[in-house]
Amino acid sequence: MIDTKLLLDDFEGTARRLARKGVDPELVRQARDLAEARRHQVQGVDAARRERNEVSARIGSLMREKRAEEAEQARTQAAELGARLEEREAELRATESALEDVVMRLPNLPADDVPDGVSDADNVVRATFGYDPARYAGRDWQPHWEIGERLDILDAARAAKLSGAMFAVVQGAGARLLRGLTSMALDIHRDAYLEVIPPHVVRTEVITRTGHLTKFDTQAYRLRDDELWLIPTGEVALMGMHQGEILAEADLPRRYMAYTVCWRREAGAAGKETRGLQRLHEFHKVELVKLCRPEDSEAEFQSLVADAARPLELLGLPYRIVELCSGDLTFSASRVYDLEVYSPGVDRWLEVSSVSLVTDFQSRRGQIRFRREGGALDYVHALNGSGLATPRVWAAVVEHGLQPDGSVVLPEALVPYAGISTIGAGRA
RNA sequence: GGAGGGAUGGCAGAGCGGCCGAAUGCGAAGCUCUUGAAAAGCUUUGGGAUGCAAGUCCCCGUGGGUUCAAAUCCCACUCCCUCCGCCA
Repeated sequence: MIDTKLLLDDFEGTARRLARKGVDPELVRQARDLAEARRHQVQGVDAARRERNEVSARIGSLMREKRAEEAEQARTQAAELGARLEEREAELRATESALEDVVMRLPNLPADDVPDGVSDADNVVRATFGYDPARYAGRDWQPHWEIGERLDILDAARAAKLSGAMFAVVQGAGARLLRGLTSMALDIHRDAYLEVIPPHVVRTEVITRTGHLTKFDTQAYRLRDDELWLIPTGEVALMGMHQGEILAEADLPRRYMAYTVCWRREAGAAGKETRGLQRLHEFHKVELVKLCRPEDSEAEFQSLVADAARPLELLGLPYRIVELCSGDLTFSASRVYDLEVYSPGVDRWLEVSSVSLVTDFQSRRGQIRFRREGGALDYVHALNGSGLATPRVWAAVVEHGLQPDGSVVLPEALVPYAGISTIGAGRA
């Protein structure tokens, strides 16, 4: 949620910045008008309430002085004032809920230096590491689902039997590979991030206030008999932990990581680009989250990008850093860098981490604040990114490790974690 | 799942339906005193809305209700504690 003060104080500038994200200025104007109306109505309600309170207070003192008749008169007057007050309150409530409806549809403001653009075609590749096209020429590369089925570490048919499309059964050496990846990622970050094992189901309030559930979002799975939701990412649980809290400035930055299962409905997403482990309803991920002071958030963002890239470095996977253009930014982000791993089997760059700077957008909604040394309260800035998203990294490791003899050699860094160095050579 | 008890300011803990945004204690900050410190004394010490400001309004777990007036009464919900049941 953006600060509604921005709408009143700098309507033009705010509308302009939101327009870079593709927001219709008319919507911004609507929000501004409602915010203004609310401001006036608040004043009216407060004045009406004051009148009523004054008469009420007089009734109190009249009663104490046993001036029953006058008290009775005042009571009639207060009742009238009360009735009028209620009308105004109802009006204000209507305005406030209309305002909230509109403001909730406004995304976070993009950072000023985010490149202009309307779609992913306008995203900018900032850097590419370890990618040598020559390496992929003149050799047969297979998609991970073919390798996986052949080596019996991936079973799409049984996954479909159990749960339907876009679910996976990973087994044997494949399961060890997955487990090893997550262990490795957690180990890499354990000095800088506090490891958390949170609940995987959260209240409606938590998922709503982290911005992952709006009326327009059908991404999350909901439990039928309880007011609970399966988390679509560990970020929901990690961010939710501090909802409504006031942190000490000395406690910032907070850096958390969590290995969780993530569930996403991905409504209507089935298709050719979802084969194998490219996109799943359920997957495993190590998530990194930071809360920090506003003045530190750009630096924390840069280091978060570096942190997210470290597993890819260690695994020796070619990857690139893509900065999302204004129009492709996610709803709550002001800046996003995607990390994409090259997948030789499908000849595509697959997003394996999306590092977002969400500034105060979530913390305003979730009321996560901190007290500065001087005593002033301020909203924390929040950042998040995948520390390692297993399915796609799993896929990249399998595809890159493919040997001419059909076996898969694991990256050296992973061997201690997976407990094996090769899949399919002799034993699966 | 069943039976009870509870939820108030950073913490502890009072609070006859009106004079309670809230006693008191602790903690914290400032000042006085002091060479310095301790002790002592004085002062300050929640959040939000609105306003240039003075001020006004709202918030005592959450949401409703009763009333001229609710921290105080009623209802629902949530969470915490104790006991019983069940259970990895």
